[in-house]
Amino acid sequence: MTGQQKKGPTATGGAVLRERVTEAITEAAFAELAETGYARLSMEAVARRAGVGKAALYRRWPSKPAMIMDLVRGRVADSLPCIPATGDLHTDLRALLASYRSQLANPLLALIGAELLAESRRDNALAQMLHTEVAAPRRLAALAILQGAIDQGELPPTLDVELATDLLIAPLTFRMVILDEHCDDEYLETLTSAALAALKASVRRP
Amino acid sequence: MTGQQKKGPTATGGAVLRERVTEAITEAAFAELAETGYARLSMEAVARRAGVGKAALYRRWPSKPAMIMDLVRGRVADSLPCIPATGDLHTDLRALLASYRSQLANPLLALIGAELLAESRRDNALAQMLHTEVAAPRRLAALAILQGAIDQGELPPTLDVELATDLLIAPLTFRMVILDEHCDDEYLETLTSAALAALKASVRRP
Amino acid sequence: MTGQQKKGPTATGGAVLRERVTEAITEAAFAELAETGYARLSMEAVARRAGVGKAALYRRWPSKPAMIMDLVRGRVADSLPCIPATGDLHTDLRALLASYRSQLANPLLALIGAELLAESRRDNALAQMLHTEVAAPRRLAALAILQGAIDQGELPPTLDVELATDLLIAPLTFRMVILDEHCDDEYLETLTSAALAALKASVRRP
Amino acid sequence: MTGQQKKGPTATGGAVLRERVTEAITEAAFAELAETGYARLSMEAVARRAGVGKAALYRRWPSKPAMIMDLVRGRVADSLPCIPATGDLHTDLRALLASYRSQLANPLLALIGAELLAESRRDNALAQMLHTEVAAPRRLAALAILQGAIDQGELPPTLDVELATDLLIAPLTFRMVILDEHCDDEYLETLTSAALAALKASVRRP
DNA sequence: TTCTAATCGAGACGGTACGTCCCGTCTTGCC
DNA sequence: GGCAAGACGGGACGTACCGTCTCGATTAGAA
Repeated sequence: MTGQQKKGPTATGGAVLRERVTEAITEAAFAELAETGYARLSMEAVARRAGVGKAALYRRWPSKPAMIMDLVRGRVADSLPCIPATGDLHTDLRALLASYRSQLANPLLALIGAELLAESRRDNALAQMLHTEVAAPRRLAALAILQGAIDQGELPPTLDVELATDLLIAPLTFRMVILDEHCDDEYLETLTSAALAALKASVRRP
Repeated sequence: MTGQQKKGPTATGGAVLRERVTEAITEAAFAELAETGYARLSMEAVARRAGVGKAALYRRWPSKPAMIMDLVRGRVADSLPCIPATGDLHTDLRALLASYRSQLANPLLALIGAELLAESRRDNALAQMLHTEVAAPRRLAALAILQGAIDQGELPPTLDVELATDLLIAPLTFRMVILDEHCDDEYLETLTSAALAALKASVRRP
Repeated sequence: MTGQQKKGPTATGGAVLRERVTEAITEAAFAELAETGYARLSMEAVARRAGVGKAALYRRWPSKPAMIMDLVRGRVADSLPCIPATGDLHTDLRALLASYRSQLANPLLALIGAELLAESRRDNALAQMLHTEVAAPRRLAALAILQGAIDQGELPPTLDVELATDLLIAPLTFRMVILDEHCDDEYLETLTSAALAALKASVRRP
Repeated sequence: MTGQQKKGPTATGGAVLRERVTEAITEAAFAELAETGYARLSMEAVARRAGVGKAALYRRWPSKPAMIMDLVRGRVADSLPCIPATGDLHTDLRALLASYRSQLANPLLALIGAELLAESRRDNALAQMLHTEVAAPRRLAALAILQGAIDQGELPPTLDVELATDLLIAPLTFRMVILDEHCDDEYLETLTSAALAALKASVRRP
């Protein structure tokens, strides 16, 4: 919960958004998200499920998108960014891909993620949030590993790290998010090797 | 338009869905899709915009998903599958990626595509349609080129064509669909080279 | 059937409203009237029941009220006006009331009658029709008997025949139409006596 | 307003139907009744005219008949029952008839009344309501006067008060409701005299 | 402890859209 | 041309939620 709540004690008299209510709403909202999805989710249903008045929701967030955005931000922040570092490039990249896989395999987050992604094309605030809270930290992990390998001479300094990151991350993401198919360990192993071969053959900035 | 319309003359006189009305609805539906998106699209608004009664919509399709699915199927089928074949592997792959890029760059289809993709996780019929009508034919083009190269000895016969296809298509798709960023010609060129390097380094079936 | 049909053979080619169709519509319309009433009757349902296209109805009548009015006019005209004349005043009046009773006891006509009466307050054409086709001929029978009695000296020539007619007809009509109660023979007998007493006590024009 | 509203404060806070809204609906409903009649009245139009959501209507009444029934019941209950009692039989009966006349002369109630009467033949609940709320109280006034006259010896104890009531009320009602004609004071005076003559000539139970 | 003001549940409020039914008109192809 | 069939634009049905608002009742910090 990182949203816009007024929690601190106010000047006169006692009236603060109650923690228990916020928790009940959060739980109910994720349950509804899982069952009916973002597009069809109704504030009415969340309130009903939480045993709470609708006003309790609108007292905390100005709208449905704002609420969901805030809740998802909180939950995604929890899920680790995961930066392995054994020093061996192949091993580290494989571990990174495995970490991505485990996150993408969470059915609830995959479900909600796809809907938020679609929504983000019409909602710049949402797009911004998704970028800074979700995409950027994850991409950073890959960049860190690649940069480390360059520093140690394992990869050429002319490497286009952006494209290299795409080559690593994209096939896995594509397969799981767009094709909605599972990726087994062999796929991960082969993918790591292939990507590494491409990088070593030198993916250069033009 | 491939849906369930009863167009041909029936046995004993009778009535037939009128072409002009169907066209008006189609046009209005895409305009609404562009403006408000799939999730928020309302049948009422489509009918209003088309200058048509709601019943005219429900006479043609049983529901909103069915209508959109049918309309999108029709439009996507029009947009070419695009199979270049100069014989030169690098050139062909680049041309293929350029063709993909031009389709993904259509803002309306990108917009709708993302929403349909999200929706398809909760609607198997939609998922099936997207696979057979959209994904499969496009993937086929890539597979054809790769298989041709294998047959001519340019690529090893042990190549895992599925993974190879991912390596080719995924980075472009990932960048345009998920990151919503443009890919210039240089990106395409570098990507083609990198992917080709990876393939030649032999992506093998396990 | 006395309405506006074009029945006679027309000048060019053969196109005449077909008798069988008109009959089927008439039958279906009365069946619908009996089941659902005038207000809820739907042209669609009449056409369906008659096994006929809706256009066949609108080719014959311009609207639902016009159709029903025309059909009811035809049927009411059939039901006799009934003018008894034994010469004995008490007997004749009783017979007249019995005749009224039998008509009002027809459940279909009572049902439709009440609805048409209500409708007639908003539809002058209907009101006019009901007056000239239904009310006037029936009232005439009562007036004829009373006038005969005056001519023979049984009733004073100063009798207000309009009010006298009300005194006779109204209680029976009131009881059957408004209270929706049955009137047995004893009621009829007592009513005849009472009305006669009132008349003889001389109901005078002011 | 005697309907099913939940007005009193409920146990645990909550919401209550607001008086102002109910009033706006009532006013709009009678205006619509006057203009378009019961059969053609649409809930949508009432809501529109009242500046109110449709739900506000359905929150108060389950259906159109229930709403109209409730509103009419309320309004009719307001209109006085009117029991004159000077002690003089002729004067009292004339006053009673004048009171009836003034009520039947209300064009709105006459209009609605006819429609409800017609409808009541197909709706037992409505028929019951009309009987107990409208007919019975009015009939009671007449019965009271007649019984008083019997008790004081002005009318014979064998008088059939039911038939006697018909003789009094029916002609006036018949003329105003069925013939839709006005009754002037002279008609009332002559009617009172004639009915009284009939009663004194002794309308007996068989 | 008492005061007091914001939060609580509940749900009514004016709206919009749903998918269905019927209106009265129009269109098609057969007879 | 009449006919059966039924599509057409339109409008009302009764329901579900939207986001706002109005109630008493509850609750917890400040006095």
